[in-house]
Amino acid sequence: MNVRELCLGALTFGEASGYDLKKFFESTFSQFCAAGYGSIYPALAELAAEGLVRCTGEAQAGRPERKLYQVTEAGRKAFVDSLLQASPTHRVKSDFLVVLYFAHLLPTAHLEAFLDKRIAGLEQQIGFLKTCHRGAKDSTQNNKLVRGYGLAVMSAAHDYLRRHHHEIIQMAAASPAGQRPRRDSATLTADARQA
Amino acid sequence: MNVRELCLGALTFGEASGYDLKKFFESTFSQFCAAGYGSIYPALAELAAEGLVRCTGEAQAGRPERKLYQVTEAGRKAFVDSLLQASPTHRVKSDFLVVLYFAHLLPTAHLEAFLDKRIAGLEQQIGFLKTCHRGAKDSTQNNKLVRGYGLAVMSAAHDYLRRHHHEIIQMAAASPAGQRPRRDSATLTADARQA
DNA sequence: TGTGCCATGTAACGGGTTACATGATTGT
DNA sequence: ACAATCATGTAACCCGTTACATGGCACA
Repeated sequence: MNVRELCLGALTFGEASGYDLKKFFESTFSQFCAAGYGSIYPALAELAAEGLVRCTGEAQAGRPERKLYQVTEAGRKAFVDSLLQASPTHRVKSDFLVVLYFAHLLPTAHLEAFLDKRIAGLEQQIGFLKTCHRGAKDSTQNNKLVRGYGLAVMSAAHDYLRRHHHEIIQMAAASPAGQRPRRDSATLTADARQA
Repeated sequence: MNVRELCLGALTFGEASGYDLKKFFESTFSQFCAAGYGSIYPALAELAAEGLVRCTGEAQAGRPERKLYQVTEAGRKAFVDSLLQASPTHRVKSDFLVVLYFAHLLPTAHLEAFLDKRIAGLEQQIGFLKTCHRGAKDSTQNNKLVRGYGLAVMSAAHDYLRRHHHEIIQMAAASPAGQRPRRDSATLTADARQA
């Protein structure tokens, strides 16, 4: 699922400009994918060249022209095909968890601030998901379920972090500079074997 | 947090070869980051050139030589610095959720198989996390907490999907070819505004 | 006046994945 | 014999992010 296909999919809900698509991706979609102008505009141009979308340039009074894109029949078919071929991938890339894994190298104060920042971030996202259901077309059944999924997962993460807050803090290095005694002659191989 | 820093961090647990690191990343780490040989080996070479790691080539009897790497004092410091500067990023990239969002375009049978595949995948990962605590150095407190986090989140996802299984299936298109009536003259703009 | 939103695009850069290339040992 | 595991690396490619470039309108 690259930006190209994502745009195609978003356009199945109705015509939109590149700018609109960006905003759309920042809504419920933001949970599980991201796209900037730098990938959206080239993707739209590509799709138009292949005949998967049609562009109706709309020169507005005064304003810079607004290019509205619609999916063509071929585009719709191509998108459904890509959905059918997709595998249920789900990748997480988390600096937060990496830092948590190396918590013993950090001073207590820093770790606590870091953890609190993450908790605050989760609360913000949960709040956003709870309110973003207001809006006409967006409150379809599929959107509701995907939002519900996000809420369930994020709430679980939030609960876990709050519940283990003190345990996590206790892992931090007592010394402010993070200078800890190293395990001597340790090897990673033992851990690796059991993977 | 790129592969370079990840390698550096992994080596703080003890010396290892590129091969070992790959295995290590496939363990608990696999939840929140990934790295292939194509990025590990160049990263190690780079780190060695900068003096952040030291390489002790170990020519084994018969076998291809095994290069063991250790962090230097400079490397350790550099790693702690990068931890201190890291922000609690947490990105999800999920084709699964994208497909779920467009479930109305898919035939029932396909959607059900897709969902079941994801549920099975989650069960497998949960099982893996539950068993992978066995192993000497790996069962430190930080590892335990990170694993616990993963278990909490994945269990929540699993529960949610099982609980809403029938609702999700009902979103699928009744017709096997996914030919649904389109919403006429729909626009994405209304949805986008509320983002 | 100046900040922020609407609106479209380009170009360089960074970074990871995939595929390729090689080769010995151990277990079936 | 054949597959799997150990073991190291290179090169092409894909793809997305970031920064840059531009410009009018609306609101404070």
